[in-house]
Amino acid sequence: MSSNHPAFSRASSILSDQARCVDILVAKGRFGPRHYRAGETIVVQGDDETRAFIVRDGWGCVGRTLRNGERQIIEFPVAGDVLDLSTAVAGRQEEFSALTEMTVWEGLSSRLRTLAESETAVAFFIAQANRRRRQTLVERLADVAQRDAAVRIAHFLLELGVRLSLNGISTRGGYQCPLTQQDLAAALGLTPIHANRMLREARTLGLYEFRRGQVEFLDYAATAEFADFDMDFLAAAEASPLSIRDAAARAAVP
Amino acid sequence: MSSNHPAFSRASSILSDQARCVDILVAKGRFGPRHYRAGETIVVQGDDETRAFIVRDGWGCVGRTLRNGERQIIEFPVAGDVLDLSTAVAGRQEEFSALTEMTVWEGLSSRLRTLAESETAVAFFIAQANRRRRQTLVERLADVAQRDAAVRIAHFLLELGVRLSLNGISTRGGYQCPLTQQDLAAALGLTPIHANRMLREARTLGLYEFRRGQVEFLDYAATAEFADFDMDFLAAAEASPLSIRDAAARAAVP
DNA sequence: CGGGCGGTTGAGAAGATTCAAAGATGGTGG
DNA sequence: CCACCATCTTTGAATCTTCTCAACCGCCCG
Repeated sequence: MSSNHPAFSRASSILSDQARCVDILVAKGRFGPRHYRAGETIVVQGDDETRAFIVRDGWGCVGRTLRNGERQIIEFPVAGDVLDLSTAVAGRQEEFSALTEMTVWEGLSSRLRTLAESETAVAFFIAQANRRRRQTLVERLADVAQRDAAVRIAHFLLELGVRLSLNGISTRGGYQCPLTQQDLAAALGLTPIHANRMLREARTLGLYEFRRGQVEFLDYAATAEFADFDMDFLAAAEASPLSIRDAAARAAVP
Repeated sequence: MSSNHPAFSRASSILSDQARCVDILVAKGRFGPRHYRAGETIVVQGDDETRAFIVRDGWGCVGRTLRNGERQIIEFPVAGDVLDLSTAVAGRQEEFSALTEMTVWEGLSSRLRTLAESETAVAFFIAQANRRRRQTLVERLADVAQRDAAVRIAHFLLELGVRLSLNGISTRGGYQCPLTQQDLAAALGLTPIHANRMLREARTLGLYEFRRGQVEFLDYAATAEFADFDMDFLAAAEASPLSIRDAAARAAVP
């Protein structure tokens, strides 16, 4: 498996789109940068929410606590992700917090939507972000519903790697990852204990290592094989001209 | 528990919104009605897709088959739901088929998006539909990740009831439901065998009965209790003026 | 009437959870 | 600088849930 698969060579096409979009939001939509400290709650579950956010850097966490007290993590927004919680019914049902130090561009979601109608760059960027967001959510559902714990975790970490690589902050060697084993477990519907055991198994098998703060792929190809990972994850979310190149690259590799 | 909870008395606010939206799409967007037979595939996984659909009646099924051959059902579109698979990365990753006889309004998703920019009724209807869609997906994730099989199935059937009640085709007594036990299992990440056992348990407990073609709640309140079901599911997706009434009704009931 | 599909049941095996406890690690205040 | 605390991680053993495999039933449709 070559190490320059499109998923790892296309870095930061997102970042330039984001820059263009943010310029417009700042200039015409009164968006502004804002910093949150690690652990800080940004949107409280149950509140009506009118803000929208674009992540500049850091890791967020969108979760939901069920009536029985269990907590389900829904997504981990990272750089390039757009969150419009008012659009997502989320204000009332979901909670948004900062996992690490985090800076976002923040503004009224009504303005975001208005600008999306007049500025194609904004509409395009948001649409792309929503596509990625939905695909990630669907992938999570498939993870939890169909794959056993060991595969599930490996798959999830590979997905994260691809998402981060879109921003150029991940390689096949690994990436910085602030998640704890408990976050991992809460996102994947496992007990922390079991997650821990599966991580040990992965280490033993020489697939990857997960430490607080760092994911390191010891053998990326073997991990992808083990997790039955589709290297085209999120590929279709990219601009279509690339999908031709993708197809060519894909045909050439095996 | 009163039988006229807002979720069951607000029927067909969706249908009138839909009618308004469809009028515009037909008049200005070249959308037209189209009929599909039960079992017919509408969008094939892997295809690029440029159409968008609004369900008039019947049940659809959006699924995805993983590389290992497992099949995950993602959602069951019913009347009032909007599917723009091109927006959802879905064309390439997801498959859309008709579960029952089904009629939809169909057209180019590019036109849908264009009209959404100029016609607020269209934008509003699509936004509402997407909200419901995301909440349903999040709920499914929580189902599969956090709730055990028996609760998961009960919760799912209650959700479905609320979604259908928005169209006035469900009551607290039950509703028509064309799903097989296998569909249920594929949507909820269970084996059909286990789903079957849990359905028997529900019957034994006097909660509800699930037969091919029909869901019947023997004791709606007890089922909701058993499933730890939040009666406000999808409530926030409705026009906000109602949420005041909702809160009042909620406060009055217990 | 025979085949296919959906539903039903049992028994054994695998996967994941619970409870209980102890070893790291990092930050804080004395 | 060290003791201490909180949080994260690791391990073991018993238990429970869910899956797998292997049947069998019943019904509808050709």
